[in-house]
Amino acid sequence: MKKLKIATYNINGIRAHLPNLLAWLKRESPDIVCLQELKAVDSAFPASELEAIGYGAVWQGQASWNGVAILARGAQPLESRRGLPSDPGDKHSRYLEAAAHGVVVGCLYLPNGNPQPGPKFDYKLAWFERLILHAQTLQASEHPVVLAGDYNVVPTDNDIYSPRSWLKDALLQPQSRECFARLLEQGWCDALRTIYPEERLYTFWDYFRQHWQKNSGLRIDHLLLNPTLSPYLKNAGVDAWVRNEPHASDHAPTWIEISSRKQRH
DNA sequence: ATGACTTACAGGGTAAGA
Repeated sequence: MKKLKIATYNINGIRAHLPNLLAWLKRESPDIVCLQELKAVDSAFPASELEAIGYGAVWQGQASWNGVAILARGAQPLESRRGLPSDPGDKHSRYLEAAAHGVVVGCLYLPNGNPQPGPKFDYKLAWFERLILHAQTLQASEHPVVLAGDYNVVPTDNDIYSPRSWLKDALLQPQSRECFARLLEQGWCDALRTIYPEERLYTFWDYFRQHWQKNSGLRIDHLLLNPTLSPYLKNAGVDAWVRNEPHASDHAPTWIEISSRKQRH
């Protein structure tokens, strides 16, 4: 295995937050990046700006909403899948898969699902089922696989500043949590919780009510590692400084560090 | 609290996010 920093970042509009993205890439130099919520059509993707600072990219855009991309430092990701299997009628740009630096990377933007109950929540759960189905194949792969993105699930009450005001939210529903738990039960390693079993770690702070200033956050961006990759997990974290920058996305980049040698956990 | 704050699209006000 090669030493790598792999990150996921919900950019909340890649054109609106391109300066934030470029500043973060220059400072932290992640080797692989999964982006969500591009909110841009394919032709508006800033491929040349990213190439100028050394990043190759594959992307799946969409007008106004959704949109995912995979970046690789000093390399061109080799796309292996666009969209999840088993629903060709789904037009949302929420899943992209590519190989880069010897790792298979699944980049996902799981539906938010609010308001619930309702059709949007039904869509969330249906999408989750398709993900679980596809993830089974990836989990069993002999290749190293990371499944990274905005899962729009707060896995436990230890992943939020206070569950009380979010009890009716789709991100905390038992059905959403049960899907995430079933995914983990396939044998995936939740990288941040493996490195930090108890600590409060957040990856999202909404724009309302001064939640960033009060550190009222949620952990909803996750990196799951298959058994081929997980022994090499060395470190993980959240680049929270990015959330503090002027005109920031409401998410912060969340990352793992892969070692060249197996680690003890 | 059918809220607050921010984005895209458009060129104002709505839909969507989480």
